[in-house]
Amino acid sequence: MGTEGHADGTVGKALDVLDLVASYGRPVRFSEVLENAIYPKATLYRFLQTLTHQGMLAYDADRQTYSLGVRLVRLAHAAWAQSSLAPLARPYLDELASQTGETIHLAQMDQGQVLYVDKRNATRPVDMFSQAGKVGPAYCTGVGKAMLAFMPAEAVSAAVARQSFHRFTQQTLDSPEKLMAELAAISARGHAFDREEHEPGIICCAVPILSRSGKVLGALSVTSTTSRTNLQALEGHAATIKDCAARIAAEAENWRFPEQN
Amino acid sequence: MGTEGHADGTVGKALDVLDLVASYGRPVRFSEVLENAIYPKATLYRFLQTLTHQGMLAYDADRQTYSLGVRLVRLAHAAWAQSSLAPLARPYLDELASQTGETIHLAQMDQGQVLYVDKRNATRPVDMFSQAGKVGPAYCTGVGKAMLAFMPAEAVSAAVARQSFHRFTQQTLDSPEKLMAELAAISARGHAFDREEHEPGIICCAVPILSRSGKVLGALSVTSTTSRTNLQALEGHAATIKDCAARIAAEAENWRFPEQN
DNA sequence: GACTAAGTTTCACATAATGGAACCCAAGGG
DNA sequence: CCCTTGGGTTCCATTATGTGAAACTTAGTC
Repeated sequence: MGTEGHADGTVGKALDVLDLVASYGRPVRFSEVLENAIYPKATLYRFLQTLTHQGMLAYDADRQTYSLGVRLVRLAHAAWAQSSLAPLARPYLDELASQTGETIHLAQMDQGQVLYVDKRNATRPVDMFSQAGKVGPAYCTGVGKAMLAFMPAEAVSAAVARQSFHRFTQQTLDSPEKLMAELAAISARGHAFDREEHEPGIICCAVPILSRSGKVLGALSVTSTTSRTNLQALEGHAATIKDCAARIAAEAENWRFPEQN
Repeated sequence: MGTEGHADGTVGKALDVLDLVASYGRPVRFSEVLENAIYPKATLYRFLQTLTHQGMLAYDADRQTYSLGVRLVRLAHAAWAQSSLAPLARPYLDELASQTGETIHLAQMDQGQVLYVDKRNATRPVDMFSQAGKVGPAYCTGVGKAMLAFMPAEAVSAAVARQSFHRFTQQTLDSPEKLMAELAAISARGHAFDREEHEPGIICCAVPILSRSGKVLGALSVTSTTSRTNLQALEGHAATIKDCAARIAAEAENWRFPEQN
């Protein structure tokens, strides 16, 4: 988690440290960071200094703790705003949410992991920042499998290699073989299910968002619970979701023209 | 905006480049970045490569454009979640929003600028990511002035030095002197107003969120329009807002104990 | 007042960043 | 078809930067 395998260059190392601090989820002392860091004291110290000076970290002099800095929030606003899908998919998600009355997730693939970039919640009005930015496993979520199923072979194997195949529930696909078989089925069917593979009682139906050229832009899912509904009913939404995905893809298509060239 | 004054070390420069890319608000070509960068071609190229390799930027091979990477969104989620105020202030903002029926902003100070970290909108249910992370001027917003008024002298002068004093409206305080006088008044009164200083028709009443030791943690404001209400009416909410700010501060107080020591 | 742990600074050394220049290559244009 | 143009990429000698063991400075403790 915190420490990546090999960090190229000085900035790579610095970003490693940033991730490490982030991984605590709370302000941390220098010595705490030091314990989990792969860098010697002086080096780590300098990195923390630099990052703090740059506003990527914030240092609380009273408590002598480092936490993530506001510059990140600012950057993220920009990142989210220009992250291909999220802002432009907004109205479509709203529509889909009201059509289905269920929870909607919009996700993208990030290094073999699912990154949720937006969400509509049936009950609670909204939870944006708190949910968007979250990451999840690819091999046992609807959106994850939907994206994998439509990615080029070598990207899939790279992603599969990074999966933990932890067995969250009875239904979790716990091996690359099972996953590959499932991906084939999804690819044929056009949509993926989550059959309580990640959390008991939570099911979903997901479809990929594909560009005209077939590139996976992201995925869209309708989530519910076994107590409220079942897979058959969710599959009933499949056409609606696909339609929504198609419209988001279309929107993305002409969005990609900042200027003529 | 993009290029900061002086960037210490290699990571500083890299982050500069990151900001620069972010500042475009859309995917950019190498040559475009080069135009506005202060680094020579080869150097810039290497930075973009590194940042891309690190997931801070994303490179679209088809269009040959760089945009902000998903790693940022992930980091920002963590940043927001642990950024002192926003998550813990959440329920209080909800409450304040329903009490006042007006738009609520929660902001923090970042390098002399106001950074909005959360928002409740009276009419539209919510706009999180799209609003949080936004930055605004400190000298002509309620939250900005509320924070400045309670910051230590040298921090204030540092911040004031960074203000542009652009005259957004007739009412904008367009000089350090006017601002300092206003800050004194705010400090005495305990709350700040925005008298259409930033946008015509937009008024607000803001209070600082102060820690027990008197440190400025952030600010809270109730915003409305001149067509709906007036300053006197907003001032009527002052006590409510102050109470809310006090409770957020109290919550922040015992939040700051990750472990005993 | 000696002991300890956390945090900070130093400095000789090695690595990594630098950027001018050369190179590649696709797109025009004569 | 060759020549040019310009964005994009790579090379490599030079040099600035980062490196980290060790020394040092607090701030607590017994």
